[in-house]
Amino acid sequence: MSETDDRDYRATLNLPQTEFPMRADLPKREPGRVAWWKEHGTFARRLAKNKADGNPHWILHDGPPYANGELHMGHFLNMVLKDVFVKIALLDGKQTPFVPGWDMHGLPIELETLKHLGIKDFHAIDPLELREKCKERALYWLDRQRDVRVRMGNFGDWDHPYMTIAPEFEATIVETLAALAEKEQLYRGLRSTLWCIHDETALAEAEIEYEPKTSPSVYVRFKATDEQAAEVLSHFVGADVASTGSSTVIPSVGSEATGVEGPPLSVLIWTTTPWTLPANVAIALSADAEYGLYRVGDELLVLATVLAPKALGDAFADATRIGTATGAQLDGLSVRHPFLDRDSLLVLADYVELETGTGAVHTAPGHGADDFETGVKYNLPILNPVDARGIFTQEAGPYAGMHIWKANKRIVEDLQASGALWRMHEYEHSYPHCWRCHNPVIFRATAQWFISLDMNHLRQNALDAIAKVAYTPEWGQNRQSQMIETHPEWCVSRQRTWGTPIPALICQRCNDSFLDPAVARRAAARFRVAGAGTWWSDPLETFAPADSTVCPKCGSTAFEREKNIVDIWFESGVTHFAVLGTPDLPWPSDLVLEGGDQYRGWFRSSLLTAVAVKGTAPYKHVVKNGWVNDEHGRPMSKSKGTGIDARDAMEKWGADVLRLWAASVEFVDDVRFGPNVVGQVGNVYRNVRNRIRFMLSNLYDFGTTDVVPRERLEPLDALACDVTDDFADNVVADYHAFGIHDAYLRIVEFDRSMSSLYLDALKDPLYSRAANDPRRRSAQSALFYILRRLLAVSAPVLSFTTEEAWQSLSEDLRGAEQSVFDLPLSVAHGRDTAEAVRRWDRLRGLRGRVAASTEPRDFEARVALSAVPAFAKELAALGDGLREALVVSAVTLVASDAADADGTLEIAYAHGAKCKRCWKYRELGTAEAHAEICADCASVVA
RNA sequence: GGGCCAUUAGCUCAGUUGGUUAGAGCGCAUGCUUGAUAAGCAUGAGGUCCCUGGUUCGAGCCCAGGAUGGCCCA
Repeated sequence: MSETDDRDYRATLNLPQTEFPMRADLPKREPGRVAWWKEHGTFARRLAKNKADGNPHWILHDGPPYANGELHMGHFLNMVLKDVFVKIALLDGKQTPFVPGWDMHGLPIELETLKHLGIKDFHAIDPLELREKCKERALYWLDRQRDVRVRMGNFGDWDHPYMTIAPEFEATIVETLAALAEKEQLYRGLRSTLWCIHDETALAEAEIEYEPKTSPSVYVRFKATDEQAAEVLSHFVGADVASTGSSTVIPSVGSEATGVEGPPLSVLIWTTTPWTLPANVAIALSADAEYGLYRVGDELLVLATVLAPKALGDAFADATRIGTATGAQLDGLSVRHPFLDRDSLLVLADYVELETGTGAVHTAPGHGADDFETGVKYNLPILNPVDARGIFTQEAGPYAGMHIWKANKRIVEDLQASGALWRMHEYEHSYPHCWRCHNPVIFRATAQWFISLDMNHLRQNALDAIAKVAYTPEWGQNRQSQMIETHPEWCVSRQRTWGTPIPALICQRCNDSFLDPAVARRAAARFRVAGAGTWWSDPLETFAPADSTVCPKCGSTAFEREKNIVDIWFESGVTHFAVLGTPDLPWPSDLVLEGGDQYRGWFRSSLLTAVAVKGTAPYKHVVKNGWVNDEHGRPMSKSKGTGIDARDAMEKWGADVLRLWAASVEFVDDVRFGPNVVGQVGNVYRNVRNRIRFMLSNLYDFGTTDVVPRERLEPLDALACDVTDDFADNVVADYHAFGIHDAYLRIVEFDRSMSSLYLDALKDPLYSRAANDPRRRSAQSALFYILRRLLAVSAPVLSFTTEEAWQSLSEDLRGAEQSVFDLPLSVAHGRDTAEAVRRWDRLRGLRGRVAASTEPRDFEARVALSAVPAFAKELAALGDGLREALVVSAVTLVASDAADADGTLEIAYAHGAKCKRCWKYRELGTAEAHAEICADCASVVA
């Protein structure tokens, strides 16, 4: 019985065992885990526990994605981040129900539905039928998107999402309108609004995209009559008509030919929208700018002097400036419209810029926001000669019946023929387009419903509310304020079908529209029961019972209902009212988290409705996440085919690797995503996974009865636990500061430090000691503790992997904590972990120096270590743990004042020979029966 | 064109109130290990901190201008 080969001794070791696979196979396994969470009600159970514990609420209110199209990686980042924060709060013991929601009304879905149905004109289908079809489509997209969100591993009340098309939600929308009407925050007014002539609807600012467009750039003469010319001339300093020296009589042009003597005088304007000329009523000048009176050939032209060289072009060389005047001096004068029988007034406006054009700005109050303001200021007629489809009305004179884009060309030709055109060329510029149909939009004066930003100090109140909200990043607060400061009056009405009706009535006698709060409240009550479609289908008496409503203007009691619907930004702006404000979901929310575009979108619309109705912000903290660009930092675009679908990405890489990616980038800034970036994160994932696997694999024979209390752990194990506490505390602190990326770095670093120092050192005691040796049980107790805390703090990010690992432990070890989401995030321990970390780092430094030795290396070596007394004492306290940590066969330690601060090392070959079983260098054969192994091993084998 | 933001190793990122030789992880190269093995350990290479000026004894950090990219607008 002398010969014993290695293989036999190998069988006597406690080598690691686990079912937890090295290969993650995430795309294949994750769907099963999603089903498992659902089946076990993991989220709901923990919520119930947190509630039973009487812990506080922490509500993240979901900004609704639009229920149209597939979710991309930008959605993934945002939605997973929300989930990470919800899970942090959940593990922290908070009551943190998450109610996801969808934005489901609106033009994009209506258009997609029409396309799906193959219908080109929305007038061709009955509104109620179209609404049914839109609802089907919206629900279809909700289902698809919900599947993807659930697949991400996100926790939430997926069976009861909020939907803007739900009857209760529609009721909330209308109730909010009623509340705004009661507070006189809502009014109906004529406004020059952005209008899409293709979709035949007013558009909100947020529904506009700027795209390049080529327009005719035209310079047009607005000629003065004799009398007007004399008046204009009298305001120019230095102008002397007699000295112009011209004797040529230029025949007058235009409809108001006067056959004047002397040179004709015109104000030269510039425009890129000739079709708006029929609505021209004024020419705006800059009050302070200098205007010149130029003699060019046989005529006189008025324009800003700084722009004259550019505007006059070749003719500038021969032009003579014979007088100047400021804009202010010309205020109130008139010239003639180039082809209609009326005057155009010279007015002042501060938006007149002197970069392009002539400094004399064609002003059509019906076709421009600035123009409209000027029109109101000067009490000018608001002409609107264009109908909803972009066809000129009778008001446009000779162009009646013509489409505006066609009229552009025709008007230029006519101007040319009449001599009013000075110059024309093609001009490419960035022009507003409809975000959905991508056709150029126009400004058009129409009657719309508005929320006033300045009535009742709403704008100022909103700014005050912002000051009380926390923003991440901090500059978001300033940005949000700017978005309120520059917010124009909010047009909330739309002329489409798929939406919530604005329950306004039109008086049949005086034709005035009004929104009676009582009518709105009745509508809300009805919608809550039977949906908003009842506005169209129910008899009017349902909303305005006979004699209960009178026209505020004329007292009539005969009405029709208005057919406008509400802007979907208003709908998403009331999600906080619809979802929050219950005992389980208090208002306001603790956090909202969306992309940076929402400062202008949902953050703003939510804020305004909340401040208007309740006086304060609907959230306490606003966090913005960055944009997801491709690997080169360029925007991902669906149309260019560079966009990556969230579902596809999860099928390829798995949700957990992508979740780790979300943590690996600084989400507040713009981030990059692509195969190379994911590949890198995949490597990190593999490392983390393997180290978790190693810990699991050494707990296969460990149970609750084997647990060694913290106070009785071996010193090295206790140190590792202290370091783990420090690590976990810091991760939690990072989480609380929204530092997901900081937490990620910390986890990766901890993982590496644990692995290279501690886990490596533990192999020998774990493998070679007897299974129930106290040293081994101590190590296992520490491993279990470390694993448990590592899994808990990693679970918000690596939800799938941590749960998989937790489930790989015995039921005995898991105990009452069935799921990793039953674990506590923080553990109160009251230890000075900072000191432990310093000791750990010093030990790690020593280990590094020893490990760098190649001859001898590892167990071949023995170490003679001399350290200054304090350090020596610290190391001596580790007992044999010091030798274990250095992974050598023997260590001698002496205290010496002469030693280096970080210890003086002497590494030599160890005495004895390599034990065939434990590989350490020892005296062999002390046990009779086992010649090739050491005494310790012999005692185990025996 | 305007506002806001970003720019540090091949990649993802740290760099405290300006203060020695700018750090980590991943990747890469090399060596070891083969009892975590499609794993583990160690060593190493790799940086004009976007550029140009300025302030300062001293600047990755502060100031000004510019470049590139992104978001939101016009």
